Amino acid sequence: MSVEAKPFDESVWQVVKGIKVGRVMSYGDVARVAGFPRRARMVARAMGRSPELLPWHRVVRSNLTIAFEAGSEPYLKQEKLLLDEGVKIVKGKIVAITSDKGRELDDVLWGPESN
DNA sequence: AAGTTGACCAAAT
DNA sequence: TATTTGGCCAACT
Repeated sequence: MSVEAKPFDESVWQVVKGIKVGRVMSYGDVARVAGFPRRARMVARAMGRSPELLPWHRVVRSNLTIAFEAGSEPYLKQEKLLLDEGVKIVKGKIVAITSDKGRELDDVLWGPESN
């Protein structure tokens, strides 16, 4: 049988794979960039279906907090993965990576070079 | 088969 | 600043 993945899943995987080390994107951002705006809730599921390991820990809530229940195993695991690659977290809140507001998304996807 | 849930979110209140 | 509301929809009860 074929293991044909849905377009949504494929797009989500590609976007997540594109998130650079030390940076994060929200579920909503991933969905929108993947071409499926408003499907933030489906992103987590799509990642779980990925055949290969994704930098899933770089996907967080739009308010820059980790989506798992604070203190839970999964939460601590994700927090560690982020800390280990240089992401700063203050009181459960991820510190903004760049000071230029508005270019967060582009930086995450294409890098801070262009401009 | 019908109702609930969830690694969510932006806008409205 | 905090809580509610409506949208999304596949997986699970």
